[in-house]
Amino acid sequence: MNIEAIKIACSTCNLRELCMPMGLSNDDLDRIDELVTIRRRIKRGEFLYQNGDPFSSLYAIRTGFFKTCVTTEDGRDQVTGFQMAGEITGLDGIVSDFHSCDSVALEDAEICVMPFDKIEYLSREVKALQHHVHRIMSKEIVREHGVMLLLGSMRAEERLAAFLLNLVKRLHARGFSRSELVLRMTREEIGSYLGLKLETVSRTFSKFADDGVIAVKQRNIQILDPDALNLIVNSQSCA
Amino acid sequence: MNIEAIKIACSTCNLRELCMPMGLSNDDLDRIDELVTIRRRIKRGEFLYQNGDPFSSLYAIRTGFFKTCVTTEDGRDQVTGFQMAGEITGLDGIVSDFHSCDSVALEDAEICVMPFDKIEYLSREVKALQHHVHRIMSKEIVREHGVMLLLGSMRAEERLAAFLLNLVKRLHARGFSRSELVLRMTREEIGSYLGLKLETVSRTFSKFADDGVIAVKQRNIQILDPDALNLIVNSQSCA
DNA sequence: TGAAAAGATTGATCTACCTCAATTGATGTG
DNA sequence: CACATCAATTGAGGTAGATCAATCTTTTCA
Repeated sequence: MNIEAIKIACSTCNLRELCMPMGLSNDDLDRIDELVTIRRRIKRGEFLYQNGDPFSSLYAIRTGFFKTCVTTEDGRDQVTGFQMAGEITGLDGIVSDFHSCDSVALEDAEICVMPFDKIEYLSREVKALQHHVHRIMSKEIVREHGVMLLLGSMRAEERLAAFLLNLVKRLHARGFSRSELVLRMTREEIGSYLGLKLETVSRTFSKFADDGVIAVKQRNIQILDPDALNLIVNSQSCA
Repeated sequence: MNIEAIKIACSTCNLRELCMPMGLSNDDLDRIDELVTIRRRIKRGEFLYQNGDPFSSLYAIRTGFFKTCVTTEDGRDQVTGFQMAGEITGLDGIVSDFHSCDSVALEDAEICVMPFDKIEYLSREVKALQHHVHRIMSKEIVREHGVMLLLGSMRAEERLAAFLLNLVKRLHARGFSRSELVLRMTREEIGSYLGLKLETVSRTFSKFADDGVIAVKQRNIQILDPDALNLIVNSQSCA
């Protein structure tokens, strides 16, 4: 096993806990190392995959930050999610063997390519991996349920508060601060994700700042009063 | 093999093409018949499963019509989908071993219970089933992308038009009319799904009827001008 | 069968968010 | 380093859809 091979092994990756199943035997760990054959670097603004691209692999994000978006024939588009280190993207391609959305790097990134036929092959051999794949897909379905709830029945302030809390929670799970974050996306991208116009996003940030709930300095956000944010999310309009 | 067993076999089920993988060998077909052990009848208004219920099985709908919905702590809820014969529900429960939404029968229904551990076991043996399970989950993810697009960037008329076209398409795939349908859900449930209030749904139905695009008689809808509906969906506000 | 409940329609009014527009601040580039 | 581009903020005014309310229709069940 040469140095390059070690570098690319999931078994020694510090993100293992985030994107791979836990509690594997050494034997199974070795097998799963077959999964990631190559790493790819994606520059900011570049596509990881695009709507219409043939599907072949799932991608584990090692570093960087992505958005996925769907586009209609008439040119509207909708950000469907933001992905960060340790998260898996590409699941949309399985059903039809073609991707149905775009994945764009919002900052320079590095991803692990996991050929899907290998995933299926290994899943038949390693129960823990099989279940892990199922859980990842189910998790994405549940996440999207949450977004539907947000888009379907929350007001602007609730949406943005929920968004910030979700981001900071995921960042914190990766060892970042519980109170500070740097947005990797524009106000327009946040707006697209939340079903709001960029001006509304900006105004709502300003409102939160005026209320002393957060501090905003461009894309640097400081959460001053997390309880207030939580309250905004869970209190309908009768706040 | 007794009569009861035959009755419950997927291999002889007329919905096979909808919920099971295609092109299986007889051998694999026999194995898949192990999957559905029991059928359950659900009366209108009853839960198939509820938020918080332990997850054990996926459910294939044989007859009837369901809605799934998520609820927030503060009591708001959001319909996340409508399911009809041949569709699979319960995927939300895989990630945490507990269901995170409710599934409610909108009319008397019969469902096939597929214990998930059996699904995983057989998936390791039957490649076609494994891939089928992956495709079903991916399909749900892609569907939800579409709903996000709808909720995030469409106006009321576009949402309702897209909803009707989607329903009638799925019904047509099941042998029903391409132009007539009976809604199984209330205006309020449609509204919840589409992020609109029931009054807006009702008004939009009336508007479509005034325009001669559809005929509405309570829950009976006749699509008079499908092209017009398509045009409404794919033409932003500049209609 | 008939009363009550649930669902649907329609109207009038209100408001949260959108749209349009101008300004400022950041970022990248020849 | 200056200029062009992109991103963000803020204001003024407009509108799609929400809200409140009354009426009508259908379904349910005692």
